[in-house]
Formats: sequence, C-alpha cells, structure tokens
Amino acid sequence: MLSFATATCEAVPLPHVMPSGRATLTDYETVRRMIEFISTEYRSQPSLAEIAEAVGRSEETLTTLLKRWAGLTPKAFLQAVTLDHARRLLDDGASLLDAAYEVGFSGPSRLHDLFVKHEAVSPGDYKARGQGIDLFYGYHPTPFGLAIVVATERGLAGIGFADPTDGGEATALEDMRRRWPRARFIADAPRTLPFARRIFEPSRWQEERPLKIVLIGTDFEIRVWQSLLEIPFGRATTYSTIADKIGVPKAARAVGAAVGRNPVSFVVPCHRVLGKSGALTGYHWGITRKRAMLGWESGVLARD
DNA sequence: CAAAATATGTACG
DNA sequence: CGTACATATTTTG
Repeated sequence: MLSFATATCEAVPLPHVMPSGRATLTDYETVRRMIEFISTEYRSQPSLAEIAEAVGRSEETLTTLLKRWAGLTPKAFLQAVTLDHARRLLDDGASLLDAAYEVGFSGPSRLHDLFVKHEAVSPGDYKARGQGIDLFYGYHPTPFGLAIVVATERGLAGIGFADPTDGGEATALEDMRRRWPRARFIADAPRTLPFARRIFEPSRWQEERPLKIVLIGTDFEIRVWQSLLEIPFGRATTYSTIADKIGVPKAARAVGAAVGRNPVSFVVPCHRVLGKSGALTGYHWGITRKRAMLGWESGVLARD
C-alpha cells in the first residue's frame, strides 16, 4: 500500500554553515578524510599533528575549518566522533521519542521542530513508482558535500549526495531514478536551489515558510520515517526503539530496511538511528558521512 | 505464492 | 570477538 505523507518541517536554525555557501565541497572532503583517519587509527589516539599530516592540511587549517564547519575544536571534534559519544546520544533509550515531544519546544537548546501532516493515497498507486510525477532536480553544495536535490510541485522529495567520492552527479541521479523509475526527471537547478538553501543555510530557516516534504513510500516506511522526524536534533535512537514506537517490537530489522530507503536524507534524520550498542551500523551514503552528521550536530549543540 | 534480502538483536562459544 | 539464528516486512520471480 502506498501513501504520500506531507510533512511540514519548521526548524530552529542550525548555526553557521557558512552563509556564503563557499567551498563546501573541499571542506567536506577534508572533514571526511579526518573522520576516516580517526576511525582507522582510533586505537593509537592520534595527535592533531598526525591527523594534519594524514589529511594533508596544516594544523591551523584544520582548526579554522572545524571551527567554521561545526563550531568545534579539533580535540572536541575527535571526541564527538567516538563510539562513546554515540552511546551517550542514546542514553534514555526507549523514552527518547516521547521525551522529544515534551522537550522539543521549550528550553534554551536549539532543536528541530517538526510538524507532520499525513495524506493517504489510493493503493492503486503502489505500482506507480513515480508514474505521472514530474521530479525536478539540481545539484547544490552542502556542509556534507555536493548534494542532489529532488522536488515535486508539492515539495521536497529527495536529497542524496553526489560528491566525487559518492560516484559523482551521474551516480546520484541514477540512485534517485531507481527509487522512482517511472517519474519524469527534469533538470532544473534554479527550482531546487531554494530547497538547498532553506535546509543548509540557517539564516533562512526562520524567514521562510515551513519546509514541505513529500514522502513516497509504503505505509510501513511512512510510519518509520515519521518516527525519524520525532528524533530531536543532536540526539539518536535505535532501530529497535523505533520498532517499539510503531507497535511492532520485533521488527527492528524491517525498520532498518525501511530507514535505509529514506529518500530525503538529512531532513528525515536517518543518521540519528544507531545499533543498540551505539555503533553506527549502516548508512546509504556511507558511515563516514553519518559520523560527520552526528559530529556536526554535536558541535552545533555544544556551542550554546 | 514462495523465496530472497535487510542500515538488527541476542545468545553462545 | 566471530558465528549462528530468530524475526518482520518488502521485493521479486
């Protein structure tokens, strides 16, 4: 059974993704290398000098970059990327999703606020796979690399990553085509640019209307994706917690599969779902990017 | 309809 | 720490 869900996403701004949108691709590449190096050499507790050496940038460059990218010092960033830290994001376990509702609208901390409207569509559209829908797409820089942004008339439908390390633009588009094989894809960057800006340029988040997103998936997928929207900014939950939440406690694995099919990465925060141990188990766009997103969110919160 | 495939979780050496 | 298996759901033939 297929349904459409329209979610309006009213968000409190995330500080500083550079307002000018400059040189993000290179910045992310540097961050990516850092995370990869740290993950591999995790045991040896590498010093900043060693990290700088490994990624081929100076210590000063790294410090400035991280400060701008996530608001963190290299040392703090290093900590934000460990397993220990990920575990801490989980701590209240099963109550987390409920707690999100209570805490999300008050307090000094900056949180994502998400309001979701649900709109069902006839089951006959199950096989449509995007039939009859026009999808406009464009490529735009983000803090996590070059992204493909896909939108319908009604709102944002997809975000994917298109960095050279992801296989580039063609691969990213191919990935989107696989999700909606029968939709008509129309290159229209001017049309998708506002979405990219609205999502990744915090200064715009308050000025403009709530972000509309269109989720196209099965009932089960929609339920899972809606649970994702309830996870507070800078926090995380587990596959099994979501399974509990949607009333199918033993379906952790099915939840994982559904989370993996989320087409609107970052906005529907599938990067905030971890294994029960706190381990980063999988991510469509690469574990490194998942780690980067979590580290970035930690940095944003650590600022206040 | 049956079988394969999962971004899991847990138990057992 | 690896391996084995239970499990729910979707996809595919």
